[in-house]
Amino acid sequence: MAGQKKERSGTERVKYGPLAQWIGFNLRMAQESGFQAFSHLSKEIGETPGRFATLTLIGRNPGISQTVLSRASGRDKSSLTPVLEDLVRRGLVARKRTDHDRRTYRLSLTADGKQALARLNRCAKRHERNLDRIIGARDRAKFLQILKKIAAEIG
Amino acid sequence: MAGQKKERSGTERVKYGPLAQWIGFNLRMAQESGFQAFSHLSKEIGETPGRFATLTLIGRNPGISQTVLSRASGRDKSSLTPVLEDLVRRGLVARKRTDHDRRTYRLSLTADGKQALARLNRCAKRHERNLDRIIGARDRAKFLQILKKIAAEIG
DNA sequence: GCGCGATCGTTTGATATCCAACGATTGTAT
DNA sequence: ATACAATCGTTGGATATCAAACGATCGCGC
Repeated sequence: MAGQKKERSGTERVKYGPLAQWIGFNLRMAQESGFQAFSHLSKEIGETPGRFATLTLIGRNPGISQTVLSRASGRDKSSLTPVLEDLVRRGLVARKRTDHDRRTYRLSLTADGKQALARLNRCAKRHERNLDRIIGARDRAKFLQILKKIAAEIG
Repeated sequence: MAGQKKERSGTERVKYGPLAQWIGFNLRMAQESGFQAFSHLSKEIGETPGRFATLTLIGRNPGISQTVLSRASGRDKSSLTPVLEDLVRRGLVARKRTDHDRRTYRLSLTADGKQALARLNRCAKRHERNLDRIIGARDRAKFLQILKKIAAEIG
């Protein structure tokens, strides 16, 4: 059994082929890793990354409608229905119907919502510091600019 | 009704606040956009981006097991169960049990699988050209390196 | 006024993903 | 030899997402 090496955890030599050079694949891997890392950090608070973006956007844009919110956060409006249902039920978000247009809701944060957001922001700061350490201060701005460019122009 | 402007599609002025500067959020937006764009391109072939990575990795590593494959593609092994079931059913992937270890499967591409992969590769090349155009040739290598660094080091 | 197309949020159905637990199998320590 | 821990792929339960279709409501043209 000369070179018959046993596969030990993490020792697998997997060939990625063209995948290694593809932006799309590496974008997914990086995003997923970051998502998991933040989930871990914010787990103690009991909130997920998606809800965090939702709360931030509502906090910054009181009175925003669900449709506008969905576009801003890059998700389909139907994805927000259960999320907002839950946030309203738990008293973090207030949802008021407007009288001049009874189709739309006006979303805003409650006091509890603002407090939860503040806690999440502290988590996010830690997370971003980790990312900054990995990316390096010198390349951060450029990297961010490219990410935005991709999101804006690929459609 | 002086400044009462009507909200027209795409005219919404949403304030992103700190979100605009956060790597995590912009990573998600970019990844999702890219994912959608590639889905669109590869829709005619009837394959999704996730399956594409799966096929590539199997093609490059014939005999790979599901667990190793799942780690290489950054997904939980249980996510692969239905995917492989489908790929095997459609005759793109062959799954053989080994005799020296009857727990694991050895995965490989069939002729049809190789052909489907070739078609997908042509799609992916188009997609990557679009991304290259957005990123710019000068920054591409650096950008890719940072993505890999994030995936590798954030855990 | 009135009707028709557009928009809002929801519902429904499909995928993709995670995690924890499981049965079968293997390796190892004693 | 035998028992115990580790590993493989699957199952079950939960969440997140999209896309298409729907009822309610609005706005505009006439």
